[in-house]
Amino acid sequence: MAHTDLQIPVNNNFSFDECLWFLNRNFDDCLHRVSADSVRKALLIDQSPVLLEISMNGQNLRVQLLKGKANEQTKSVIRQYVADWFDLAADISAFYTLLARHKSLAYMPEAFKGLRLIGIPDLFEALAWPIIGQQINLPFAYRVKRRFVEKYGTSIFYENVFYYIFPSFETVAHAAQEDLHQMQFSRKKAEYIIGLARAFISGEISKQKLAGIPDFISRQKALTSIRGIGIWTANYALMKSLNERSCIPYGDAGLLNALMNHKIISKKKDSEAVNKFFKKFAGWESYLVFYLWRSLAPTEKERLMQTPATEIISL
DNA sequence: CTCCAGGTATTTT
DNA sequence: AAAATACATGGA
Repeated sequence: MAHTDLQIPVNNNFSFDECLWFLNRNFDDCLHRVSADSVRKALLIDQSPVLLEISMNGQNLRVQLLKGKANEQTKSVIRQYVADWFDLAADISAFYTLLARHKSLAYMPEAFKGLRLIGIPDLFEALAWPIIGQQINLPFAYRVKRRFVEKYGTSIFYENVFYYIFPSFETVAHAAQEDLHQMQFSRKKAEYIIGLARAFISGEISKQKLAGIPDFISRQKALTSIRGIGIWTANYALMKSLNERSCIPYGDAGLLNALMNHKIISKKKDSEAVNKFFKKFAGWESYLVFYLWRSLAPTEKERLMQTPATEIISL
């Protein structure tokens, strides 16, 4: 029997290759698997696991269901998921116009053309992941995340590979702080993650509830009232999970480095200059942050230089 | 050895 | 109100 096969149209300024490039960057992310022209991802739909393979088919995104069943409702959930993940609903042409006006960012519309803000539709993941990554370097953060996901997440086995799904808050709510600490979470982070999971259990927070709060400041406050979530994580989650447009993760180390690289600020503590800069991009702050993060990734040439010789030979 | 990583809560000035 | 500190670990 043939796989379920969905076609999803995309609008202007969408490049699947740029999105794939971002997903693949230089990190070992355990939650998707990128190949030359497609990405595979497992997710739960209504408690049942499915495995998607996404690729480009002419002008459409093509989504194949490699594993799992799809009725009409499942298909609609998958369409929504993919649209959220790749921010397909956005029209970013106005953002490109603003970039083009800026002396040191004018190269971006061409260099990163069609890159969309890659989301994290699961709100629990969008909050738990930045807690894991707080104040540690990213390669280490991804290692910790992998241990966490492999222990508490579910997986789909397909063609000899396990595809993992981020743990549910139901599972994490019952995790032991000591077990997380053994996985090299700090004791505080272990406590925050479990507390966060329990806040989801109790209904104190949910994606629907958060999305229903009418103003931005109140949404931020709803998040920062949870222990372990500061203004940085709140903005990160609103940007990545609710696809909000005006989120600035204040104090973000990578963001400040990117602003220094582009000579937009000359000292990291100059929050005045940071705010002034973002004012010119009102309504596009999230995209601007995302593109600045993108600018931090090593170029293709640098990546090759970093690749150990043995790996090149084995290719 | 020191400093800093896509920070936050807590304690101390 | 602002500044210092602990936290886990690893790479520069």
